[in-house]
Amino acid sequence: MVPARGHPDGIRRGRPQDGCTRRPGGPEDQVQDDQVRGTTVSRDGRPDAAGVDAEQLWLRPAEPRRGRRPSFSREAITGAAVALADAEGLDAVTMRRVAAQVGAGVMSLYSYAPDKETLLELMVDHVSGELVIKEPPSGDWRADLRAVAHLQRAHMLRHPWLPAALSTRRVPGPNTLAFLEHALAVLRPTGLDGAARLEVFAQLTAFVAGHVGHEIAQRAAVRSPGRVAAEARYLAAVAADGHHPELAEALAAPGRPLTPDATFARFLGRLIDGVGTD
Amino acid sequence: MVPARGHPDGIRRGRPQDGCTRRPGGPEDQVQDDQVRGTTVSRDGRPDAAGVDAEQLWLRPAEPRRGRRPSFSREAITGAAVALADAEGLDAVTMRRVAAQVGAGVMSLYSYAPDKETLLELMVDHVSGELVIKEPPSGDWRADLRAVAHLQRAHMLRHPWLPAALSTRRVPGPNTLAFLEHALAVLRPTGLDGAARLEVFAQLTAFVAGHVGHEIAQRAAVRSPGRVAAEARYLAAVAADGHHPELAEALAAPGRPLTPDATFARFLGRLIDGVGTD
DNA sequence: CTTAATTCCGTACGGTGTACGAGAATAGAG
DNA sequence: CTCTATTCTCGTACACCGTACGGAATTAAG
Repeated sequence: MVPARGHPDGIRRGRPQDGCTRRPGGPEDQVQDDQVRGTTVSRDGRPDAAGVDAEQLWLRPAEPRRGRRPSFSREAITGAAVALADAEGLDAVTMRRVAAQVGAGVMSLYSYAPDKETLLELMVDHVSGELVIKEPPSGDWRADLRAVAHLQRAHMLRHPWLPAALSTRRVPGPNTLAFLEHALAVLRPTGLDGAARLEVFAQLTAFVAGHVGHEIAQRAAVRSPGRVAAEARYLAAVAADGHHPELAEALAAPGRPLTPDATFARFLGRLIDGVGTD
Repeated sequence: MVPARGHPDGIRRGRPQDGCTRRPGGPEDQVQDDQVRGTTVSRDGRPDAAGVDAEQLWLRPAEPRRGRRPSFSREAITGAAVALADAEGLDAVTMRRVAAQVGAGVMSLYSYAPDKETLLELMVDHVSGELVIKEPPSGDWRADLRAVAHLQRAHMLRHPWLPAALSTRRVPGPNTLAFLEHALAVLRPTGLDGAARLEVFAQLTAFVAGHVGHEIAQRAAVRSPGRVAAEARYLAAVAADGHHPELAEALAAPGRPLTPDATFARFLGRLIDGVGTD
């Protein structure tokens, strides 16, 4: 498995001495202290360091068989958070509301996830469990890859908060890894090596997330017709000022509908065609 | 120009009756009341309505020649916000910190932008002024488009908060529109119609933003070697469990460096190749 | 002058994530 | 059994957020 020295867990075990017994001056007090709070790269680019410790998150041992028995579970908490996000958006996922949903005190959540960032990570992998693969790759990797992308798109449309949640770096959980495994297998016939296949999958996921994110924003915008009309009037005014001939022409186009599905398929096709030409 | 009835401005003109003189029952009291606060689609997908009124934001008249003379300016405030974001990330851009930077009271900012969302919009267009175009499109649209994308990438690397700020729907300001104008001109030789060219540009921008976002996260992660090592150990453990042969192979790859520049160029090439094959 | 418009901004409110630490529950050691 | 170590539970508190409110200052128009 993995080394797993001491109690690898970022949660909150014990109180007086936190977790692994260590005294100031003992051996192995090296640079990799790791006790420093990892300042998360919340969503902007600047603050250094990465968000979540993968080992301590996903390779959590089930050993601790002493002390009070847990009243809740990661599963329940994560599920409640996902339900909230599905129903009211990512902003509705606050520690207080999640706690209320599961009937816990707010601070009890911190026994199951060290911070909200981690809870988001858990949510992402939780819903990734829905990405079930029915059958192994056929030989037609283009068709298979298209299917993978469409599966991802449907998944993200079902959980509209996913694109935003994926926009920060995430460490793949077990469900995500299972899907990744399938995608890598799909890409095998391309002849690309492993690293390149990983790259392609990451790029494809980013592409789908970006596309669906815009798709959702567009869909949401339609529901406030006033703003849309104002934007249209603004763009029309700009196009009429004489300094933006290209925009004017683009806006004056005949106006075929440009359905989201067709647009997605078109750009997906472009990307996949590009993968072939290496 | 544009109709511009009354005082189209979302800021905070006047106090007793807010802005445009209107009585309850006068003519044109239709559905487009627009007085409803447009619930913003902050960054998750669910809450309806769109964020900012384009007309009231960018077509602002400079008319109001009564009342106290402004002590600050949109330009100064936006510039301070950009400086903060460049130096400390998007999270550092709080109304309080921006106000302190320009030497204003916090609430004074709301005379220049109706809310923080709008300030972000202003920031995005502000930095887009750096996207200067040196020369008109050559005839080689592929090379020109590649240049556009590389310009955007450099721009986003210079302002690492841009990908995150662009992840929500934005309405293009004057600087953004100037750059868009160039991009549309570049795409003219493709033979695509105006709407399709718009589509291609939007997709290209989304692609670059997504790529640079990951690039920045990666770069930031390197600065906390402990987490990176933990993630590597985690992935190695998963690869060793026997259930992820594809991942195992990908991780065992010879390990050419995969520099960000090369990866970007490679995927950009794929996307552009795809544009040609319509 | 008065009056209306506009900016400036201190105060306050409801919200956030989470540090702290007291108390309750459980398991093993004596 | 008691004692102690460990773990979970969660009320309280704090710093910070965006921004509504409304009074005071400033300026122009009538």
